[in-house]
Amino acid sequence: MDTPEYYSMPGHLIRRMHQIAVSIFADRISEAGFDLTSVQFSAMNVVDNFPGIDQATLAGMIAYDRVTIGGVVDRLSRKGYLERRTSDRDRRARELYITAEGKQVLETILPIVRDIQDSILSGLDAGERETISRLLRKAADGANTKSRAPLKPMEAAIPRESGT
Amino acid sequence: MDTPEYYSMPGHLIRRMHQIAVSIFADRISEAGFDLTSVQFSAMNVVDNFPGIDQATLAGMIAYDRVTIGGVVDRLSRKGYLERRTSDRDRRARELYITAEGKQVLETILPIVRDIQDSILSGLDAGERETISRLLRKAADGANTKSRAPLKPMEAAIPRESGT
DNA sequence: CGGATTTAGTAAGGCTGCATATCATTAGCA
DNA sequence: TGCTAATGATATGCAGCCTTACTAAATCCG
Repeated sequence: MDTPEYYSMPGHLIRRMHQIAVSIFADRISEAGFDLTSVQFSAMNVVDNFPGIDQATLAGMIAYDRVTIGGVVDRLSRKGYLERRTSDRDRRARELYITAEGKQVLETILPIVRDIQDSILSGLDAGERETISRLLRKAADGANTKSRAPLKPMEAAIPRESGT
Repeated sequence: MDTPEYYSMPGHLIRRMHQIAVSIFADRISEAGFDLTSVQFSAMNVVDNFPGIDQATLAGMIAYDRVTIGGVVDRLSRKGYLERRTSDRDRRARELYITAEGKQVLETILPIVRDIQDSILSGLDAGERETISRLLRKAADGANTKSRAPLKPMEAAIPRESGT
């Protein structure tokens, strides 16, 4: 049909999907009685898996800006979900730990977050979901260095302890 | 391999792709000597195709929030790319028009924007790009009403004049 | 006609995301 | 050792994106 060109541009479609994903996340989490953004969830999730991680490494692992992560950690600390301690080995760094309350919130929320992933792709059938996930992964990996905050997955630095 | 679960979550992948897309757009446009965000480009593009459109309709056509569009239009006006006139038929509404300078910028930038779309998916081959575009479109349409600012494409309200 | 509702736009405020600059500390190297 | 470079974190400021609240104007409808 006569739909304008930009409705088919990947840039536009990706922006739309991001908008949709964030919105669905916010709705579901607030319905469940929690006050947590998707960004805050990701940060907590990583800290839970890598206790004692510093902010810069955390930022690299979920591809956030170093400045952004500061604000996120700040808000999570104020909510009592994360604890921030100055490192002994490197007095510039802040070691991050999840609190008991944070851990409990995270565990309650995790199954909801998993369920949200399907909702985001609710317009697609199972096979299509599989395909788009694979292609998104491939595209994101391929263009990783082109974003301002490239993903720097941790190779084997700190052993994971809790959760999975 | 042993990559953590969230690296495969659609929500995370979509956020990454959005980050990448915005970054590539900013780089290319600034290399070309312009100062325009992807959001500002979209708004200008629509106003060019629907001269006299009001802000609320514009917002619906590109799925922006009503508040957000106000700021975007503000900045575009200050740059001299858009003109904002109070409507005679509805004195609450602001009619938007692209200026001669804005039109020229838009036309210079359009081919670059088209080229950017391929860069965003540079990790994929031609067939995969086709597939992911189709699935993104389908997913975005399917979940449209789930975002805060659903897309409301114009059906046949204002006849398009300039541009494509 | 006239009051109630809806709508266009803006104001204020919070979170994400980035650039840039600065401070303190650590690491690198002659 | 001692100077320089690199790094972790923060401050500031701007853009996007959303919520809530408000004003002004149009529309609905009894």
